[in-house]
Amino acid sequence: MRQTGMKVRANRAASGRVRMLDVAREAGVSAQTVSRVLRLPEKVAEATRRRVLGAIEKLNYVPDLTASYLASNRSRVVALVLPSVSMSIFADTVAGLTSSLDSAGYQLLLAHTDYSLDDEEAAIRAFLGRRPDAMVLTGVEHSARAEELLRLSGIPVVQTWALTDNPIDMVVGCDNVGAGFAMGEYFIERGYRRLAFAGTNTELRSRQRLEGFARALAGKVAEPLVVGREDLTRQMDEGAAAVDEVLRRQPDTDAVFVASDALAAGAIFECRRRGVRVPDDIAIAGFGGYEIARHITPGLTTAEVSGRRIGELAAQLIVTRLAGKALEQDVVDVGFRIVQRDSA
Amino acid sequence: MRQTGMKVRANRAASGRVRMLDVAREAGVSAQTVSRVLRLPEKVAEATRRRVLGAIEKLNYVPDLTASYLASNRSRVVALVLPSVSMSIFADTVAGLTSSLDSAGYQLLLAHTDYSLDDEEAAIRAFLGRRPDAMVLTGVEHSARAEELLRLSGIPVVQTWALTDNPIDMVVGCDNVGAGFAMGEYFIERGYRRLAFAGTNTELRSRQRLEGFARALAGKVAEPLVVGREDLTRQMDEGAAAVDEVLRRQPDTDAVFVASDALAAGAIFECRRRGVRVPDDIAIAGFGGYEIARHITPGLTTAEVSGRRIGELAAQLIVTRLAGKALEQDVVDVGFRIVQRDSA
DNA sequence: TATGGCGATGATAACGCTAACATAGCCTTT
DNA sequence: AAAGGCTATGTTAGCGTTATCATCGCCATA
Repeated sequence: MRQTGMKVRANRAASGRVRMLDVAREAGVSAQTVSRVLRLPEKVAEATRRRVLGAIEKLNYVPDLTASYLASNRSRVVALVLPSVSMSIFADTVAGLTSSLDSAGYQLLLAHTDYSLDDEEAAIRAFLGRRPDAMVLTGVEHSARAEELLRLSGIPVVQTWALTDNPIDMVVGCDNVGAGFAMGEYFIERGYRRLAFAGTNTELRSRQRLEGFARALAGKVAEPLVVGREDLTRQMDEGAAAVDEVLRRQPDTDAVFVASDALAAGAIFECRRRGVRVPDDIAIAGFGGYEIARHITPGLTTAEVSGRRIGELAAQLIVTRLAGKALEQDVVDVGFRIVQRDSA
Repeated sequence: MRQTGMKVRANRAASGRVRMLDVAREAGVSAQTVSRVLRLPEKVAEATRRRVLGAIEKLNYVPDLTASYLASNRSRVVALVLPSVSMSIFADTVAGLTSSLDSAGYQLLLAHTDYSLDDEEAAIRAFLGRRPDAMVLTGVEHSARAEELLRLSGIPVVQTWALTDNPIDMVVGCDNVGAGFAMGEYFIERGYRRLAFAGTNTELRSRQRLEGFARALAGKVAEPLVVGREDLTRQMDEGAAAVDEVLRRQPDTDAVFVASDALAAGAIFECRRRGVRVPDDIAIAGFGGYEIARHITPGLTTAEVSGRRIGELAAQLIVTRLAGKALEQDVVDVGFRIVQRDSA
């Protein structure tokens, strides 16, 4: 049945793109059969399927998933909102999400917020307009409006990297207050007495780590000096600036808990530039478990959290939920681990 | 009797979601007027507009951009394909793209490929199914199939971070061969004689830097030892492994050009662990101009490229093109700059 | 042989939106 | 006062896909 060279009578749509109908004509079947070949291939006879796949190949047909969503009400997209695309720790989460979602046939779309709640709301709104089947957020702090939109949207939502008593839907994270507390205890145990905390004002997770940290110190040593940064586009610069501020405002500080490993690395680099010895003159600990924590000299003591595991678990919750199955639990604490190295 | 004749004129569609029609009824106008309020607000009378906006607010209406695309053939999405979401250098490109596209009303969607051409093709295919108005790629090397799909799609395509004689459409990048050459000349000028190159096998851009590097050395010093890594998920680990391999295979190496700053940082850290002095025992230079190059000790000599500018220019080309205007040039070389620090 | 079931395929009507045209007032202009 | 041209809004017909139901053979069973 070769009709090579014979042009199909009708033409492409106004858009000029190849549609399902074009493929159907090429293969001599109805559009519905083409659709089935794509979604339920086992429902189509072997010979027909081969003919259709040949036509798809020949015409370079790329199905319009936009129209597919409209008809089926399923977009096969999971949206992920990140504060920043550069942090290696989120990269692990993305990797974990991707690997699990890919195999379930979902595509992951990313947006970033530059650590701004307003930008986050805008990103969420824009995403919702694309009708994702599920959404993954970073953190548990969002604008009231954003939360409302998400609840109304009815799609599964996973908040990550923190825990909360009042989740929008599902949560996969770690206990930031607990990690701060553990680090505070660690410092005190090691004999540090004049402490400081360097974090970011804009992130709830950072403030939670401070809360736990301060609680661990309460009644045992003086309250920690708190230094907060705003801009997170250049994390190492911010870490350097933070340590500068600490040394200026409280020169006898003997240990600093820095709210992220990237900032902490910047702090260590700044100490080296100034000839301040770590940990002899000042001890530094971080949070996250980034790659650099293992590589920098001195090795960075840190509260390690598995970003990859967060991504994997989030994907698992979403896939289960979208498959209509019940969840064993919709709040998962992945835990943390104080990894001791030489910096504190 | 079937249940079709129900007289309840439902406020919501079967999907349960608020549609434009619901907003229109609430505001006492037609759907078209709601659509106009959203896209061409100046075409609607002040009072009407306010009423419609009130209804949108009240009903928490989120327009379905999927349906909007289907009707208008414009998705207002620009798709960006990155090798990895963790590299800070790409973060700059993303930031540059976002800021320019946001103001033009485009949303940026990201996918990542883990440095695999097959994964890239899959990502491109998935993206094309979502009908983006334009696509931005990293690098100029793609599967033949991916290139064909992109050409057929008819949308503007920008390849970034490299140059090529045979672009798919538009290009914003730097001369990787030239940067390698410049670094080779720099090493020779500084008196280094026993050279090595550490890069990634999978990236054309890395191989291009090697090409220029080797060309600069040709006839002046011995051919460089070449060490190639495959896996790029842990860049600093890879950089450490690379310097290990260099020292093992060519112990008298006096300088290494490393194809990216993240790898180079890993190499410097590894040298420190081994007690190998940089640059006295071995000089190290990188590529990119990442934040860490300024912070690490010794400071990393590197071929700096403005990732942000690449993003900004790519956005500008896209916006111009989508506005139907002519382009002055569709290949832009953003250049590079050898920044000398202490490592080489 | 009649019956029913099953596998493969097709026809039709949405899905939620916007382009293109239509209409209805009202204001100029001559 | 008629014609024309505004401005503001409404009506209609798709966009490309899939859900749903219908249809058509074919075969096993009674």
